[in-house]
Amino acid sequence: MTEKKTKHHHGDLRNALIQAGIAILAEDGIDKLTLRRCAARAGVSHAAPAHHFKGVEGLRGAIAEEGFVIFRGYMQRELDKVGDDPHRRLKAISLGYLLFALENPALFELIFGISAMLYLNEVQPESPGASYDMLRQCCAPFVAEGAESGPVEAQVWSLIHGFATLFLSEQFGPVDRGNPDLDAFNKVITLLDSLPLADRA
Amino acid sequence: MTEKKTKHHHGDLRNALIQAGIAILAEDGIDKLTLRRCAARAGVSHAAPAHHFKGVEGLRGAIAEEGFVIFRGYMQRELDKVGDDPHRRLKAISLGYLLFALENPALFELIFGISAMLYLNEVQPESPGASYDMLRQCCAPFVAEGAESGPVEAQVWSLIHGFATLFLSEQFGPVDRGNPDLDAFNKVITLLDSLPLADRA
DNA sequence: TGTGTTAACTTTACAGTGTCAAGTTTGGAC
DNA sequence: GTCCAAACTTGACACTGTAAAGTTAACACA
Repeated sequence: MTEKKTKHHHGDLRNALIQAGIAILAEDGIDKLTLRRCAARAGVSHAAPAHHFKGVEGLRGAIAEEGFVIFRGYMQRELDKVGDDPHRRLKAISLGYLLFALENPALFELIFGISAMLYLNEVQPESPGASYDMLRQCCAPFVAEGAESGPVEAQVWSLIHGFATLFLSEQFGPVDRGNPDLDAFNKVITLLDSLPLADRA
Repeated sequence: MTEKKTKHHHGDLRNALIQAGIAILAEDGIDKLTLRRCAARAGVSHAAPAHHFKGVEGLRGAIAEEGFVIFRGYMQRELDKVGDDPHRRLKAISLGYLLFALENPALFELIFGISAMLYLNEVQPESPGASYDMLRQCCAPFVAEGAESGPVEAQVWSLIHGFATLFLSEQFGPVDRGNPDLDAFNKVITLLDSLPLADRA
């Protein structure tokens, strides 16, 4: 308790609301994420969040920003397990991407929901950039000197994002999110084996 | 007006509500799709839809069902433009997939929203199956005799679904949905060129 | 130490949402 | 012609976001 910021009233309400939101997402799902519930969980009145976020979109944006940090953690953890082989790194970051989606489905939906990009672009061009940079680095070995990197990145991102989305929504069959069968993932990801390494000077 | 089904009161309220919902999606976006707005647009009281759909999820499911019909139309239209070459057919169905997303973004989001699969599975195991069958047929030439078809289908579907989702949410840059630049699509889809044709008996 | 100022927060209020429980109307079977 | 059940309306309630007005408390300044 000594670490209490002893700010004006609450201390650190903005962060408390974000953490409340993340907990609500994990426990109750995305459509239970409301301003009033976050406020109640943080122990303040229902109108308090308005002083820290611009409406409910602002709150969602702030939660998404925090979500990207967690997201990057998943990818980094898998990257740390493998060496320098470019194809293995590609698979590792993809696995991290998938595991994040499986273990944080509501947060994944919040972050990558189609309408989500509206507030993301406004609120924070920072964090998604950092996530994208991780992907970019993993794709770099497959981009020829002087060539544009966009197509390879789009191929890799499309494949893993599409698979994660469809797998999570059980389009490929029932999923035990606690102990997922990664057989389908391993087979799909072989498509990236056909990506040729660029010979670099 | 003579074609009025002269059912009990309204005539064909269920269908009118679905059409109202599709119009609202196109005009106002997905978060304006509410029971009360659909009811108002169809000219009935706010509680009337309850007699045709099980809550708002039921309405969304019914609209999704209709959306899949439109979706299949887009894919079929592109397939009709090409011949028998398997790789070209794969690109054609993918283009139809993308064009549907671009021209019906809210409907696409409704259909493929991550939480969407809940009511889809309950309400109608029919239409999505029909859509999936189209994909399956396009993938068949790449599946060896006796081999399982799942992996190839998952690769193709993941790639195009991921690309459509990310492209639509402008992750690859600004998009003019009326006149989209399909350059990125054409480059990403080349990844499918590496799919080997199965030599069939 | 006392006094303002202002940001943080609360209270109150209102429109919109889904959903339930009653009513009312009407098409059609008998 | 009567009656019934389905279709639809009306009214109510809890919940949502948001705005306006009121209250509290931290801090600067005298």
